[in-house]
Amino acid sequence: MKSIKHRIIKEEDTLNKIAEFFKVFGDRGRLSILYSLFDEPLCVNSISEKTGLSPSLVSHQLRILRQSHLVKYERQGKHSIYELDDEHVADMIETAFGHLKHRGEF
Amino acid sequence: MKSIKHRIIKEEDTLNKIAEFFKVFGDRGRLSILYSLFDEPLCVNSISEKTGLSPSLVSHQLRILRQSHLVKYERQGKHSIYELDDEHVADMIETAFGHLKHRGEF
DNA sequence: TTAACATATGAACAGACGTTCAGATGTTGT
DNA sequence: ACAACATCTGAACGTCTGTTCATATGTTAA
Repeated sequence: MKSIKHRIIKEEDTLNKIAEFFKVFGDRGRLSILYSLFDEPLCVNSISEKTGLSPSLVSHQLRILRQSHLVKYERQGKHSIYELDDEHVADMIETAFGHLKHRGEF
Repeated sequence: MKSIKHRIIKEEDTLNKIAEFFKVFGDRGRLSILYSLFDEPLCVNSISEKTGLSPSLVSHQLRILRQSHLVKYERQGKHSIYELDDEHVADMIETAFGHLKHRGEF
């Protein structure tokens, strides 16, 4: 904790980067897209059906998630197969969920 | 992980609550206010000086942080002394920092 | 090549959000 | 009571952001 704080102070814009990181998770649509990828990679249409979001919107948000390194994808014929970039993504969501649950939010 | 997903699905608006939770952290100003409280409780003016944000803005953001149960406060004379609500708050920020650091962001 | 499907992209709009300003409320000391 | 300080609040403004629509790009099959 103390060491982390030290490093945060070092970089001028570290807080900015952390805030940007949180911001990506701070949208219901993006969060449900990430959540839809928890147990299996999916194409854009499948994500759209699973989340109820329009294909266009899903594509837009996936671009943001890509640029934030939260998802990665692979072209397979007509489809783009997306999956969570690494285990940290689910970690973040589970951590937040754990804290909300711990405070009796659910 | 699987059990958590199960519980998320149970509540219709669970993803909304998690998104709202993330959203609060997703602002540079609020994040620096929280960060300023990492090692000691502070009054509004001290937070303002430490973060470089105007007292008015600090007060506005503190209200949001209060409503999100991220900070608690206590009146002491003319001053309102704020502190982090519990250790989960620092946990969240440190978790995010750890993930960004792990991916070589800093 | 075409047609049909899947995905991506840009423009445009509406609503949300951060910030500032002015003023209100609360507290202490005189 | 008053003045001075600390904090809070509401309105107003500009900017950012999520969403939709139309269209473009890419891929497969005929």
